Amino acid sequence: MTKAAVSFALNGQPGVSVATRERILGIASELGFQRSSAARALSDGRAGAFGLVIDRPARTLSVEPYFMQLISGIQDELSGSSGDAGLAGDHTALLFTLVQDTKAEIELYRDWWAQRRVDGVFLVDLQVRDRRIAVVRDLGLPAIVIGSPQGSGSLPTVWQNDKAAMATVVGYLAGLGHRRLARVGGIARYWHSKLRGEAFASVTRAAGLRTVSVDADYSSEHGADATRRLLQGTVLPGTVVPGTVVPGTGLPGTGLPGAEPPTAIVYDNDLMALAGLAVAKQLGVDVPGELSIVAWDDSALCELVHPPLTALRRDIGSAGAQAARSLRVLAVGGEVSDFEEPPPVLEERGSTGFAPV
Amino acid sequence: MTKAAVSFALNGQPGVSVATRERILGIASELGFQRSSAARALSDGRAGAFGLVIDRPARTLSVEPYFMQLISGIQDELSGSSGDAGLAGDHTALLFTLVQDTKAEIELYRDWWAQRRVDGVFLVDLQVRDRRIAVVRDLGLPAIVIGSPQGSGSLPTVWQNDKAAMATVVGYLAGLGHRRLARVGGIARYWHSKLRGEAFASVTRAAGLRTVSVDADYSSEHGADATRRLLQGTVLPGTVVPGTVVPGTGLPGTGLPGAEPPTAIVYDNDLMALAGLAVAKQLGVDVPGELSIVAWDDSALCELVHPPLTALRRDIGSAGAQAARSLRVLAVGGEVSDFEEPPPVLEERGSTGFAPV
DNA sequence: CTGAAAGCGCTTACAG
DNA sequence: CTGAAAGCGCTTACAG
Repeated sequence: MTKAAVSFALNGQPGVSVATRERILGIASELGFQRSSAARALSDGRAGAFGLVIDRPARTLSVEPYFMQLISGIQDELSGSSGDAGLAGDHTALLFTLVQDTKAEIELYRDWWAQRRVDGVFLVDLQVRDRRIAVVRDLGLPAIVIGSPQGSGSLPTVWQNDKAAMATVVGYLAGLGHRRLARVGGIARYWHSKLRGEAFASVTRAAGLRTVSVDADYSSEHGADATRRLLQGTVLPGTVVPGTVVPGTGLPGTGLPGAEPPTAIVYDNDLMALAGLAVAKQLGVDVPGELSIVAWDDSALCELVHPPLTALRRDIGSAGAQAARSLRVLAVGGEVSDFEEPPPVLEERGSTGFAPV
Repeated sequence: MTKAAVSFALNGQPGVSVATRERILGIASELGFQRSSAARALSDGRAGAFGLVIDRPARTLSVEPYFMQLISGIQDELSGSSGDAGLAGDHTALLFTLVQDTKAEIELYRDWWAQRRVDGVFLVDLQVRDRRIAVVRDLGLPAIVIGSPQGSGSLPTVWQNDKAAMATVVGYLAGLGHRRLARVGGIARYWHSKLRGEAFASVTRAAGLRTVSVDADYSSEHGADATRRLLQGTVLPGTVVPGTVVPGTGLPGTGLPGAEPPTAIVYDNDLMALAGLAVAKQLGVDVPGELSIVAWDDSALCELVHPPLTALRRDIGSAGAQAARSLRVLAVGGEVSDFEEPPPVLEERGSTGFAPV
């Protein structure tokens, strides 16, 4: 019984008799033996860890439920299916880091890969002309893009069909008689925000609705500010609002006359929707009597206000788990194709109703 | 110029001439050379990583701003001060994991330490009779406790003075004329919640106030439920409320007669305070006219409702950074003493006012 | 200050 | 199926 036999047994590889293997595993678990991850990594060249970097300011990040849900889903997959190994507790770890800007994020990927600290990374908040794509490709660092079907170059993606979801939302509102819709979008340079903006424009145009769309930064301040301007009719098509900008979706909006505020607003996250609701109340605008509100992404936050917010619920955790599965395959040199998650579901609550007459 | 010289130069150790060192560093940075973390770890026995495990359900965790703020603070320290090294990008990594229960958490510590995946861990949400303490001690795994001055055994702690903070809050409310106070606490088995409960009891008793205190689980549901019962006078001392329990603080409460609801409620997190505000509105209880509300822990959430919530602001990020500094020292065998963070500050907003006459 | 060498604890071809 | 050996890429005493 040599080191080699032990190694084979522990890794579930052929080359040891069943009896020997059993004995080894028995002794190992009795002694609580665990292989040194460092020695293992050095010898087989794998780190046993994936990386996740988020580049958002701590202030808005801390009140954004999305990422914890995502991490939770990733974790389920990483620690759940120990799979073939003969030894338990041999899970893939997650290196998690917050950074201040793309430059720091890219530097981190370089470092991690050069030091072989990770076997792959998850890329979130994909941006239009995202510098990370080329860096990751050039490094040969395995990477999965989460949340955007476009702009990922040759990188595999786990994404949700925002266009279909937008059609659902707009169809729902149109069915309630709404003819003037507004959208408070997320950060314009993010692909997911841009795609939703384009979907909003095309879907509403097809339905012959009048719309306006402003971009914000997911903070409650921006959500409140945008709502105030929308309701007071100071947002005109083409107008640049301090703190918000009219997005360059490439598709022409039909625009709302300043005198006619929207009767429904779709927000790109729940925090802004909450802030929007607060502003509506402040201005004496009844929700849902005079204004319907839809939040994109459901969380416990949506249910703690009155009226509770109608929201689009995505299964973020399952997207994270899927991304982890894909990255596992990619990290050992396998092929992975894009994965489309099931479409989001509209959770109807009290913040939406028939359009005012 | 041998491997040894390179190693010395890269580590900023003596044993190389200045000229050689410069040349080596120059070449290294030119080539983008980075040491293999695995080889390094194997040879010097250090992992170059710390671990953080959170054992809370994903649903409430995702809307709890505390942890992202904490991680952000930890991160600032871990990636910020590269310190003595000659080579950049040689930061301590953070392994971050969510688990379902204490058993899984403990198993993770055993695995991490046996595999030498981490050099130390941060312990959060310390519980009364916390099993992790003995495990970590027996393993010899360096660990810093964050958030509780008690129950940590021999482990160093980074903590905030909740008792002083509670005195501030109660004094503030008493100064506004409030005589009947309630507290909606956190999970009773957490030390930080227990200590606040005891502080609430002793401070209010000293001030001759009548009080009642119920425990909840930080979710908006519990926050709403507790508030409803408090306002409707169905919470009596000693009563066990479904979803909430009267805490065993060891200190006798003076209790509120069922007919007299509290005029002020202190909540153990901002989410429950928000839910409490919503319930008050629903019941037609004016805030702050008839009821004052204080949230323990400030975040963007407190400012997106009307009236905005008066809240106790702790510098969570700085506590995280301090914990990381301490763990750094501990991980290399140094001595670390407990660290008391500056006291929290009461952020006065619209949800508090004079007691009703 | 510099060079040659052992060792960290694994994995994996390579002979028996 | 089993055993002896090389090698992963560093760090660190140990001689020169």
